[in-house]
Amino acid sequence: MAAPYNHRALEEKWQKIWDEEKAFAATDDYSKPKYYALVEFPYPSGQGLHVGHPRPYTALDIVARKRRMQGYNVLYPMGWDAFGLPTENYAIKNKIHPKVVTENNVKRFKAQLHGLGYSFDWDREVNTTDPGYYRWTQWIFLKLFKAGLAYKSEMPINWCTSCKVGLANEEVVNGVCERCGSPVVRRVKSQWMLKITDYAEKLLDGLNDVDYIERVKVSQRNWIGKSQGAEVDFPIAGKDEKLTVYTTRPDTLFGATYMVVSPEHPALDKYKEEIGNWDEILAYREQAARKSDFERSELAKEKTGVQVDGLTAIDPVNDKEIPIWVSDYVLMSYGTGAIMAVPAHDTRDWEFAKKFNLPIIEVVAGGEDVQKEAYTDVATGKLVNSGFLDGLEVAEAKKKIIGFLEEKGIGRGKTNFKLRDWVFSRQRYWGEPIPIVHCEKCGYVPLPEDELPLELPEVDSYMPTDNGESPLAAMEDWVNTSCPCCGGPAKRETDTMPQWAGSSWYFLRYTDPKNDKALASREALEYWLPVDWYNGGMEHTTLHLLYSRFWHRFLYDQGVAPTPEPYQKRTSHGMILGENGEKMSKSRGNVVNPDDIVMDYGADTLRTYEMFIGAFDLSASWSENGVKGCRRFLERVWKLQDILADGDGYRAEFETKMHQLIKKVSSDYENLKYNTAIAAMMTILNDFSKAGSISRGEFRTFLILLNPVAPHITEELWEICGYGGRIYQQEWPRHDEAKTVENTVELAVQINGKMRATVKLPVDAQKDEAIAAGKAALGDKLSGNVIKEIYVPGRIINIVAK
RNA sequence: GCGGAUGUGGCGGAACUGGCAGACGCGCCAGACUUAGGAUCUGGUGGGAGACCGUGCAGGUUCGAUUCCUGUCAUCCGCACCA
Repeated sequence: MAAPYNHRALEEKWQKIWDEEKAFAATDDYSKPKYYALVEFPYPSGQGLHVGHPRPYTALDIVARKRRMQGYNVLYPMGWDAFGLPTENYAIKNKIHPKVVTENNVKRFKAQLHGLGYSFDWDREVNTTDPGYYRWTQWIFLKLFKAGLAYKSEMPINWCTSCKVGLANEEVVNGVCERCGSPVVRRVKSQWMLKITDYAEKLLDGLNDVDYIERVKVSQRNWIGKSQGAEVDFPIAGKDEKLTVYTTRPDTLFGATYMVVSPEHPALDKYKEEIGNWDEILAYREQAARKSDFERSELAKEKTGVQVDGLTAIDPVNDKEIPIWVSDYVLMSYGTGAIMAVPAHDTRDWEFAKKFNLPIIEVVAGGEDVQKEAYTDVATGKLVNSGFLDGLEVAEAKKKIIGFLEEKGIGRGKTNFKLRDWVFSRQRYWGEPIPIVHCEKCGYVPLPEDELPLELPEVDSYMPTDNGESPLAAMEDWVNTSCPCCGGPAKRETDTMPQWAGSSWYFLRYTDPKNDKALASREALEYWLPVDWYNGGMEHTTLHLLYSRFWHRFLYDQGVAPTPEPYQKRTSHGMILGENGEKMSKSRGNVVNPDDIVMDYGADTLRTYEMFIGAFDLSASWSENGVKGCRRFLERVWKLQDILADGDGYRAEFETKMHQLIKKVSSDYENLKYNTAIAAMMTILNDFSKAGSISRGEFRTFLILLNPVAPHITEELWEICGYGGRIYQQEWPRHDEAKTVENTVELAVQINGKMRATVKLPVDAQKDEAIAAGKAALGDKLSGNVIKEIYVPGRIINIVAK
């Protein structure tokens, strides 16, 4: 009888051995085929590991382990995305240096991850807060600056009232701070910005060449938000000035019955002397500015606006004079901040026109009464009331009108993007210092590269200030410096970089993490890039994933990165919810601590359970009973050693099943179908139990297949059974396709599509034989005239009778 | 509103290019072994007494539909006045 399955002793034992043997180190042997598997490195929070973390880590650990056994040189690294607000806030509250807080948290995270038996190459661990690391983050920033892609701009930013920090658009969710949930207001501040908009087209096109799950691509495309249309110049009546609008429907130009400019539009200020109701407009502008973006869209149902007295515009295609309105449904930040309103064919314009009683003129026929509803379909409909466009389809009309506008010089085809530039400044201490010096004479001057890293100074207080300055601003010794350009007095930039900086290139550093001459050697980058498989959360689709693609593409253009795209394949995992189906949170009291599971059931059980819990890409509810079920499975695997039979091969009755199993498990591991792979192993385990024995050859294969999911127990059983060497060094089993099919199959026999009997037949049975056998099996269940006989070999026999 | 996804037993979930719906696990029921079992093992388990009925709902295509098509409802997740 086997000794009891003592998961604690055994898991500790193997983790130690793997460490000593450096079992999972990626080698620098560039002649071998490589495989780069990547999971998002965690933010080492004070809470420690969450049961959500192991899901993606285990999934790619399975892939990494399998690939190693298939002969690949595998890079599966881990590190720490350790700059960030929670650490800084904790440091402030507890008066501990954020560096110390980070060290402690990293220590804890690492111990927890280690205890789960992941095959990370710990020699390549990176930490974004390490000066040896952020030196290169700063270096990339300087490259961006020199390429004109980093600039400082006075602009309204999203200001979190609680964190006292500027946020990127992506970090504002429903008008509140993504992190702390406090209201976000607009504040004008001078900010470092990155010109991600210059890369909009490239980031969009690049999606065509990568293997990302569809919803990630769709989200990125929507976020980039490319639209094609035209700019049209509307002269202001009696002035030598034009209002330029952007429209995706230049074909409806004849239907414009008024114009709308956003409240902040500069033309208003320019002509304020002539605007009869300037006071009213000013009041409206103030009211709009007070509203947060959130309120603005919340109140979207009810349109508001003010007509501009004393200014009108001329529709350039028909010389009609139309009124100009101000409304906050037109945004200064998109297009030109002014639109032509075609209420007949745009829902928002229609609502506005109805409210303020403005005329609605149909120019595309095909819908219902445009007085009752806007007709916005672009696929069907012919132009009417539109002069030379009459009778054309929408698509043709667009082409023709753009040609006309360009010919007359009153408009032009134009592409727009929703994507905004990236607000790159944070008024915080715990981030990478921006390596720029401001000199009265020379302006913003980059630090020379050989002065990097520009290290964070020791400060007494990390408290943010109410005036919006970083805590670094109070460090006079540090702030006051000399200009690298003219040598005169200058001041350092005191804002730091956002957390997204360090994570925008970390996958490059893993390839050569100790290099102090470059962010990584050219050889290492060329060998390892692109990342073959990157898994991470959906929540990072428009943040980290887009930002890192941008940096990578930029580095590619600079000749630093070897490939235009960083990640060949991107998948996303679903969330792990609490037992009650709600998101795990302290306040809901449904948090499960992975340490407890590892302690009580073992790392292998936790790994198996998280993979078995359900479809990888969907969210799943935790179930303690499910955990027990997986533990029971491993217990039964453990007991197989008691019924081990001689024989290095597969016995006749198991031969087909073994080949099917190898095939299924191998492909399921590649296709995110871990749950069915485990189910298949459970099934064959039941078969072995029932048979009362398992041959040494069968067990050998079974253990290797299970190893990526449950590495400790399989390694132990491998040793107990004396197969020799370590299981992690074995070659991945191969299946023989010919042996995956039985030579006889049980076929369902149907009458009129309904299952009535089954029959055993050779797989290659001919139709006559099959039909005859099927009829025999049906016996007297078959009555009436047979109209049709269907036989799909290996699948079904169907007799159609009346 | 736009975009994406998901609806299958008591529960989590399977089902290849249309071919025996409910694999596997949980739970439950019965039995065995036990002083005992919340341990382990064995058997059963969609509904219905039955012919039959069953994959959100209503149609359609097909010899045959969880799978394809049309419409519709519900839930979840993004984005949200982007002209």
